[in-house]
Amino acid sequence: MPELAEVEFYRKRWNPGLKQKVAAVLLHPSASVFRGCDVNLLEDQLTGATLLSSGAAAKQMLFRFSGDAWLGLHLGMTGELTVQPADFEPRKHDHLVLRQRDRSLVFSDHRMFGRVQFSTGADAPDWWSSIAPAILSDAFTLDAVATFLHRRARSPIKAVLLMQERFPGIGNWMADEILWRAAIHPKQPAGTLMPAQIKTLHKECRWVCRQALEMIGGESAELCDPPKTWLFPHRWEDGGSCPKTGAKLLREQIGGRTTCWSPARQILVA
DNA sequence: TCCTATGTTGTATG
DNA sequence: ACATACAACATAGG
Repeated sequence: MPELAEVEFYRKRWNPGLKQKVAAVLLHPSASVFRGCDVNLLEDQLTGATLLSSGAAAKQMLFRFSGDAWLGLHLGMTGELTVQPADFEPRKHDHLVLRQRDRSLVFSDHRMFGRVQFSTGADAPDWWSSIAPAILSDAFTLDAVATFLHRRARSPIKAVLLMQERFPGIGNWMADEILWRAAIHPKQPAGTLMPAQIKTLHKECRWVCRQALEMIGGESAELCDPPKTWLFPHRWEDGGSCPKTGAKLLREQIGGRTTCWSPARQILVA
């Protein structure tokens, strides 16, 4: 599930554990979410450490602990974070549990495309610092987008929007939502977009990110879905209709992912 | 049985 | 070296 705003939502879920000490660490050491991670070091360093702060960028989360310890989490396709009672017993898919006095902070992922990273040091790890500037930051300029589309000229625009190196946090549903709002066909080669279309695309990237973060990454305790006026709730319905035109939506694999678009407003330009 | 799934990455090919 | 396409990863559910 998790794209930009959902990642922010799950990050905040662990907020009740801020400023609290980790009494014990429970984990499934051979689970593939720990690939490339030193689980012994993680266990040693986090036991007795205090959760100080957290952040989200793109689809990554970073949790900072006392003792210069950094825990990175990626939710993959099916990951989630929850807060459970202090005596919670981890089940099959609860791969990492940070047990505190009054609660357990739990990372679960049944499909295990997610990932746990751990490191120590005075500064945040390199993989975190090198995440592309957020779409809602000033560094996400029209120029940067135009240059990127030019370099990926022959790829369908849908595939380009999924590239985290320029569109951090955008995933399959957000990409479709952005293209639908911008009235651009997902198969349109990135290099064939007119300057006015690139400008619209840039604008809709920011609009969808801002709205999604307000709606989903906000203060609500529940993960809520975008409203019926968005493409989102219609994209998986069989025989679903475009909320702007009423025309039947189409679905097809584009850029390796199932893509939904409204043929009445997203026209492929030759 | 076969297909799907809101993600990333390694590898092959051009 | 760079851009592009796609299988692979692991699991559950329809």
